Amino acid sequence: MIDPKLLRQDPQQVSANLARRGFVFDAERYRALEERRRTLQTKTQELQNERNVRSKAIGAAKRRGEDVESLMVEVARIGDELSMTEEGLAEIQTGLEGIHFELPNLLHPDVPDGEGEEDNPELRHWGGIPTFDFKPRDHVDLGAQLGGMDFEAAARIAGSRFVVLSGQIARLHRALIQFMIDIHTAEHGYTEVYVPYLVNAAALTGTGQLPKFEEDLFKVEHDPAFYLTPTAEVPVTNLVRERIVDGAELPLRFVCHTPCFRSEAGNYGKDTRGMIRQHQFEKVELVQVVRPEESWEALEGLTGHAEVILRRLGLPYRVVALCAGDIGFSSARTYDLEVWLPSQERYREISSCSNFTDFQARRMKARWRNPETGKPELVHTLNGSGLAVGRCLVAILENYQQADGRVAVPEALVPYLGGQRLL
RNA sequence: GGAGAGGUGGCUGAGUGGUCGAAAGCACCCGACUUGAAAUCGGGCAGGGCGCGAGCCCUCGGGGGUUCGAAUCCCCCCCUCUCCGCCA
Repeated sequence: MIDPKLLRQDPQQVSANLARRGFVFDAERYRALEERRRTLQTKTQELQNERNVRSKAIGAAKRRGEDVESLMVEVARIGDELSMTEEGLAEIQTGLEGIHFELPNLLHPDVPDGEGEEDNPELRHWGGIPTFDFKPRDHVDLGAQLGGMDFEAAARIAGSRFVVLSGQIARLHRALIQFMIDIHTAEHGYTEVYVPYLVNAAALTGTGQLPKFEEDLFKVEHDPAFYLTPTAEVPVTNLVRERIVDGAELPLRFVCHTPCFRSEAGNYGKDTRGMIRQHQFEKVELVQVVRPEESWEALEGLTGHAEVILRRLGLPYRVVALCAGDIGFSSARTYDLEVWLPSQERYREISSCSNFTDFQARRMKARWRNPETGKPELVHTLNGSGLAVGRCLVAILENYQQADGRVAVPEALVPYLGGQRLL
């Protein structure tokens, strides 16, 4: 949520910033609504004050044993008028609230212009693109030859966009999770957390998936509604929801492995082959809760933490800055890590690292007590994949494949596979 | 699933129709005492909105209702805890 104060004071500035995303915010209409709210609120508060003062007078008069009949009639009249203005005020406030929850975050000035993925500038890259003296296969073919990657079985059990892994592929998949968590806890100062995979609407509203993006989620039949978590960002970031964190506790750093569930509505026909885009996938997520003045530095740090995984695995990747038209709803600035996939001869997203500034914190009422002011102030939240496990598995299979279709195990993972060096 | 108890400020916890946005304690901040600290004493200290300000309004899990007036009474919902049943 954008600071309502800023929206009131300078809706034009907000409008100009959001326009870079291609988002249309009608500042004039907002100003008019806000004006009406202010009038109604002032009127309502005057009446409330009137009622409160007179009701107190009734209490006082009663204690003195005086007759209060005429006083009570008068206050009753105020009550009628009050309920009318209160109704009008509630209506307009609901309207304003709806607008507030559907406005995306303000962009950091350094976010590059652009409309889509193709406009994201590369910031840096690492690792040499592998060359093969044979035609590299994609992970589906490699999986089929090695055994242990069965899309047909998954389709029978669930449907399309699922996979069944078994044997050494399943073990490699699990090893990746352990490996990532171990590095982030031992070397990067993250605390491992285990969280619910079903989350409520309030949590999703806090991080920004609701109310606008319900169609991307799987909703479970339950009252009140549960949703399958689309990313650990939701349960983990909401750890600070409606809390006032002691300043000494910051920064908070959490690493969390969860399955993620996405409906992929609107992505029919996109990445239909293989494990790239699934309804269910595993991810190791990094979440940070920091003091506001530290969040930009934290974004660089967090991105670096995710990069370490790719480097240790020897996977070539690049870092791009998401442009204004491609950046997510809640984010002020995002770096994507893209790993090289030989079969596609291009880089594919494997991690997305964002600073949400106070946008999620305001929605969640997540605050910290600033010792300098003694007051609760909004924290800043960040997250990034560290990494998407399924896509990481794909990248390893494809980048480490040999002419005979077997796959070498990245050195860093050998201990996690009981010393095995070749799949 | 059944029965019961409870949700109040950063925390613990009192408050059961009217000077209660709320006792007390803890935590925290300021000051005094002290070489320094601890202890002790004095003072401050919920969140949000509006206003230049004095100040006003809202909020005691959420929503509705009764009333001139609700933390307090009534209804619905959510959550937590205890016991029983069932169960990974």
